[in-house]
Amino acid sequence: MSVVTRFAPSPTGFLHIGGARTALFNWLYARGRGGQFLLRIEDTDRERSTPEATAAILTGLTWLGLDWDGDPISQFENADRHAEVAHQLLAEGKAYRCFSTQDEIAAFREKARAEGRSTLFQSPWRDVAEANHPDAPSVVRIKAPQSGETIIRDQVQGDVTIRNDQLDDMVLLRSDGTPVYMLAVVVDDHDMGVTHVIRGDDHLNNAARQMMIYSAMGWDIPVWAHIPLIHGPDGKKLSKRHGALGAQEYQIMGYPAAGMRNYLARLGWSHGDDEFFTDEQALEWFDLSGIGKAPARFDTKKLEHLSGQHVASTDPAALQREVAEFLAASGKPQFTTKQVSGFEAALPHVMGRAKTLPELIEKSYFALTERPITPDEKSSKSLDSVSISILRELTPQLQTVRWDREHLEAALGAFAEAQNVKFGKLAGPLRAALAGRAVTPSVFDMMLVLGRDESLARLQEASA
RNA sequence: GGCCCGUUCGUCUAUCGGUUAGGACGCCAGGUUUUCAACCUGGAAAGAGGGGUUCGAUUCCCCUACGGGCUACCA
Repeated sequence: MSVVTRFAPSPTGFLHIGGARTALFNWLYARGRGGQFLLRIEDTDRERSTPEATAAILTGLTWLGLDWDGDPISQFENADRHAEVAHQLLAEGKAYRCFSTQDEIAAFREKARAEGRSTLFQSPWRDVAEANHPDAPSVVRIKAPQSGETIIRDQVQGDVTIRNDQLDDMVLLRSDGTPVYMLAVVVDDHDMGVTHVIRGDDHLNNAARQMMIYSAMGWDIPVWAHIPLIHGPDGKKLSKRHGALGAQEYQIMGYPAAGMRNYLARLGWSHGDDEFFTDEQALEWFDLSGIGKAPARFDTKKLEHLSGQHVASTDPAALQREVAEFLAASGKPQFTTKQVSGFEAALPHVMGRAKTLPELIEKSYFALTERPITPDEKSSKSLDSVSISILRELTPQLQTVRWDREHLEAALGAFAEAQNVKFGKLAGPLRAALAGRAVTPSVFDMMLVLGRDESLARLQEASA
């Protein structure tokens, strides 16, 4: 049996980090097994669903590299099919029309609570023959089993047993004939051929309710995997109004998608002691059995660490592309052709020392800027009159040095010795002259990337 | 209220009855160093509490506490 998973967000906002992880798990599971990963937009709530939100979710997934098969499916557009299923159940006597009003239901619950009984609504219409139906609006309810129990065989939570008397005759079709979410998911998942439902554990109890529909229709029940939600640093549930950021915002902060995938995968899932891994490894290793049962907290420090590891190990050409996307996403101007080649030359020397993309760019500044170099506040402090006179003395001596690392190191070392200072003393002014920044790669790397002419020109300018 | 789920260092986690409870991030100390980052060495740091079962429980069972979810003609 080929694996089919799906990610089914409701388009009421951006793709938040918890959703991104759910999508990632589904993607990893399907892709790692040569299966399909489908996308369904649960847009049946017409009030809250917006096309902007759908677009934001798609961009978020795209940034994360979570590609889906086929076109995204709109749940709303399947409403007729959902209703058709409800009517089939009605025709088969597995569902019934209920004419109870909202007021009657509320009264029932209130009374039940006062008497300490179960507040699950018991409709008086369950067994009333059609001939006795009034001419009034009705909902369609499923006939829930009244005894026995339902076992949710969950791959993450284990077997979860729910007594059937805890299940009520839930509504399938509203009085206006529109299907309810619980029906829609089941029908869609079935029609889409979904074999594995990997979703937040806020749906765990719902699985029992949904199983009523599966069995009433005689459909195969998918494999369940209810994963714990992500919590914020304070342990509270991560929600949109509680500091949850959208996937986009992590892109704008400059985390590489690979680092994000790595971190998110590791959050709540483990493969022994492996912390840093590639997509290939994740795809090979990911399994439902490695998912933990407790909610995890989001930890920016660890994300940063992993991000840095990926920046350091990503192929430079891919990093170039990612930086271009980062610039576009964060509304910054793209590199000029000249900057692209400067960046390319600088990349090997900076990718090992940056945790995020903006940091990578900042450290490449020396190769992105042009003369005249204007030192920033920090580096200008390295250019006092003493330093300037030293630079003035040094520059001519470099004219004749062979421009490779070995000779430059020797020359600068000798010069420092002659000046009776440590090389570290020299580095600050050199950095200021070459880059105009206090934080840069090694001065030798910069001189080599810049080349003799440019380097000397910058030194000359600074000492002028 | 009822039902369901969860609980190992600050954080993410390993452990699938017997371990000095391991790793990672972070933190602290030292080293290296040309700024930043990285790197090296060392360190502090955990089984929520209480009962069982067992020769032996972090691991299995029960209770309590705490956290979370569901209980809609929301999704």
